Amino acid sequence: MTPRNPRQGSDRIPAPRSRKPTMADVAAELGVSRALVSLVFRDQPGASPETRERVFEAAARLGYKPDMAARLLARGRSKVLGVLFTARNPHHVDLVEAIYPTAEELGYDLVLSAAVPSRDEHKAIEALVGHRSEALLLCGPTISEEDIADLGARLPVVVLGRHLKGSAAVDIVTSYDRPGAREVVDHLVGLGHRDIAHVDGGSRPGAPERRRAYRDAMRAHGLADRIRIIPGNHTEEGGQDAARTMLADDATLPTAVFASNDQCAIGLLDVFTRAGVKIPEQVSIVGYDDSHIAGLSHIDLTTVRQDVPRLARLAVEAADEQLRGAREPGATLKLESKLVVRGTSGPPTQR
Amino acid sequence: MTPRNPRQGSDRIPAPRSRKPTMADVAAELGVSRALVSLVFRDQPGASPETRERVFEAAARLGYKPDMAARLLARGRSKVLGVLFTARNPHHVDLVEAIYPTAEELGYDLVLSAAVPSRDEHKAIEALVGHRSEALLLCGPTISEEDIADLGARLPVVVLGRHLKGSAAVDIVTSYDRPGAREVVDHLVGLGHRDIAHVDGGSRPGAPERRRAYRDAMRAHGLADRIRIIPGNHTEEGGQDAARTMLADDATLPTAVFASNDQCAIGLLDVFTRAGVKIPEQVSIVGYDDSHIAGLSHIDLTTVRQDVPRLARLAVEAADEQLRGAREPGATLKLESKLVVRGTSGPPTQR
DNA sequence: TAGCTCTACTAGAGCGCGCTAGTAGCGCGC
DNA sequence: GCGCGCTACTAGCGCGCTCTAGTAGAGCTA
Repeated sequence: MTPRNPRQGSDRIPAPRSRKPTMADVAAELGVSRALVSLVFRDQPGASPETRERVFEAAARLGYKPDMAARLLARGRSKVLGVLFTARNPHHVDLVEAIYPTAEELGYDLVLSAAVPSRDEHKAIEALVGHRSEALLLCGPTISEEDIADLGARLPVVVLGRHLKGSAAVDIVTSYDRPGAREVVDHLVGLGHRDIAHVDGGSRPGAPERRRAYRDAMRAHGLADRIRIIPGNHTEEGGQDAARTMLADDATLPTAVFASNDQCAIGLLDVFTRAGVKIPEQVSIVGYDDSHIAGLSHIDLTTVRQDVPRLARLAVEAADEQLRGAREPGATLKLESKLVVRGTSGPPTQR
Repeated sequence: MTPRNPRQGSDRIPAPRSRKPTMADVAAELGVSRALVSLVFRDQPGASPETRERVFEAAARLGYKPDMAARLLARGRSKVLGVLFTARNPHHVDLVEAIYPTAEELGYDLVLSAAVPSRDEHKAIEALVGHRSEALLLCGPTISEEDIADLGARLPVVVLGRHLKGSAAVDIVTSYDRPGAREVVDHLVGLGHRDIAHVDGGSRPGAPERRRAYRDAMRAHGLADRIRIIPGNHTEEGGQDAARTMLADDATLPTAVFASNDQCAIGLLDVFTRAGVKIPEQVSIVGYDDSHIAGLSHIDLTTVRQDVPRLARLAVEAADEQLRGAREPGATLKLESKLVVRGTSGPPTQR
């Protein structure tokens, strides 16, 4: 068993298309030191304007791009924020979009990692940590609270859109669920509904709070006996299943359904519409999140809008504060959310 | 002006919560060399099973996680693929989901970078390159062909869902547009439609080909004089604008509209539905991509399905082949796509 | 016993960069 | 003349890891 050529590990790049230029190449090109080139690229004082010009020019000519991995390694800080999100969740996508501007403003680079069916959140988070994220922004994480606490003990963590019971050393940025849910029930009751069901999101982020808020709001309207909670999930499938359950149920359909998030609401819409149930004439449907698909498409979903740009900004700022040591982790920031009335809610018809 | 402690540059992490353990810590813990720990973590031969066990145990105890940045730097190859996608585009999100499994299978790590309104593709791509992506997978890139060619000259690039005129040194993985578009027109003509308009995607990836394919299919059916192309875009807004244009137009509405992608189709649905136009009774609408929202929600859009899992697999494999030097870049791989008939297409009603 | 091979390990260079501590050169005041 | 502060630079260590070249020791043969 003689290896053909032990020199060439199989993991080497075979034919680098003209090796990536490094800082040393740029320095050599100009006959200056690497440190000077470094200064210029970090926009630090200590180089004359003319020199800066020459460095940039030479760098462009050689096609030099700073190497993040090396930069991260050499710097104490990486200035990288890791963002975990669920690819399928349009609300998460909205958050990711909104996180970029603030991150850039505060000088952070972003590394995204998607939780997808074939790749759970633990793996996605490990990838983020491995890529030297200084802090983690977790969009609606579904991992256990202990896991979150463990993470928080290792590095600054900001959780978006989920409450935590315990006192994990992490920041929480989310919306008040109570006023939003209250507004939903007020709105529906105002339209004349009394049979208002809630399709919940199980233990998904935000779901327990919304469920509780629904219950409270129903009670506040003297509708405690009409409280009806159908188990669901924060996915289209969850909504579809719940709709099928309701349709199969012997009891009459509620006149309105408040879903725990938009995707769930869309699943409800899907099955109800296919079954010939008129929305909102026979059943009003209200979602939660106001993700971009709720408003843009002909879905036209009545829903609760969370202030995504501010959530994103606060989350990035919270991470930054933790990193700067400006305060201890453990803060909880809550924003107002508000009802957005669209086409899937209306007065109930008599039956 | 005496600096309090010149050691602590302002960009240092102020209070690392118990500094991240390194390989050296694990080695010291066991009284072995770093190299041995490295061996074990890379799953290379040269360590006894007992030692491996001890190393893993010590690592777990200390909470050691390998540092990607350092690993990337030290390795010739990074085994990282950079993926560019547009956050808003559900088809891209589908692709990203599908890319993960194959990447993992071939031993690649993924770094995602989203093009969002506040952050154009150039920036997103620079971030990927900076993070040491060995190769780039570009989902429907909108940057110029020269830019793509330049990129391709620097590192292996695979373009998904876009054709290129020139002979850039990049691989292309996409679907045949002609059969898909042809099927759409066949389907609509088969239902009795003759006034079939096309809302195009301008110069967006795939759009010119779909436009041409629409024209050809119309001609093939002897409907050359009914060809009608409304300028659009691959966004909901593009579809909305096109729908408004059609509604404002003096001419009668077409009985069917073939949109250049699903988002555009959803924009059409949106405006038409709001305007009281019945879908599909008055206007049939067909999209393109079969992104997950087309099927799952009550959008129920007739569309052209691209084989996303295979597109993703081929793209990753193409990148891998380029990296291994198995072949020269420049391959074009095309997959079949096929019509998926759903609820937004039906026979035209007499007027 | 020397000489071989094999396993299990170690030493040490170097990946591309950041950063601290320096230096050389210059104008300035006294 | 000297020290001083300033600008514009350079030397060189170290970030955490991978990888090549090597070694120590065990087990075998002749």
